[in-house]
Amino acid sequence: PAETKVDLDPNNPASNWLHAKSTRKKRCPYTKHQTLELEKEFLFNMYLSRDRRYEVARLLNLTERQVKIWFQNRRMKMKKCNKERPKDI
Amino acid sequence: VMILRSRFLDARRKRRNFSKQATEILNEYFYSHLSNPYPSEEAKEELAKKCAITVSQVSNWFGNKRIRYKKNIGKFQEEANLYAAKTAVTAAQ
DNA sequence: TAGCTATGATTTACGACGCC
DNA sequence: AGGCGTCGTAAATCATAGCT
Repeated sequence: PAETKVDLDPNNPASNWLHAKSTRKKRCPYTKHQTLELEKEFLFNMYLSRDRRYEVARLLNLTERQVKIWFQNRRMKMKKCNKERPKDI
Repeated sequence: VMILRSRFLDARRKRRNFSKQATEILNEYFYSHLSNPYPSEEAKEELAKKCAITVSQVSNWFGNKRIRYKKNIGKFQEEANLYAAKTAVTAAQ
């Protein structure tokens, strides 16, 4: 959990629980092309080298940070899928 | 194999709303922990078992509930009162 | 049954913390 | 210190179930 500013709920005392920082970038869905290329790269290798990350970011017009985080999220997704489907088909 | 695969994938794709009892259980937990509605991993497992859903589904439910509650507290006021009253009665036994 | 909205799931983006 | 790892989550968005 993160810790942030005071809530702007004037009338409800019940929710003191926190929020994203105001500096957080708004979520911006990637295009079909971007997602497809990222998936292809992930299929090739689940972990990206520094050089490869730079290339992928350049090719897809994403930042290196976005690519890094996409791979982190993708690995978590894979882990979740594997856990919920122990029996392989 | 392909048939099993597609059947399995279809089953995942076809979302079903949770049962009334499951929603009841989740809401009871949520409103009785309104000051900190973040169940531990153990609590999630217990809720999952009681609701006959997965732990991931419990996590999804709380994630959605927290954000939707926060976004419009007024809309949930009636529901909040309902569960507050219910747990008060339970506690009074 | 056509819309509409509620609801469950998935997708970006971080904060917290860990290990080199 | 600094960078990349996981884990849990916020918030937006997607998909569609299920009312009216």
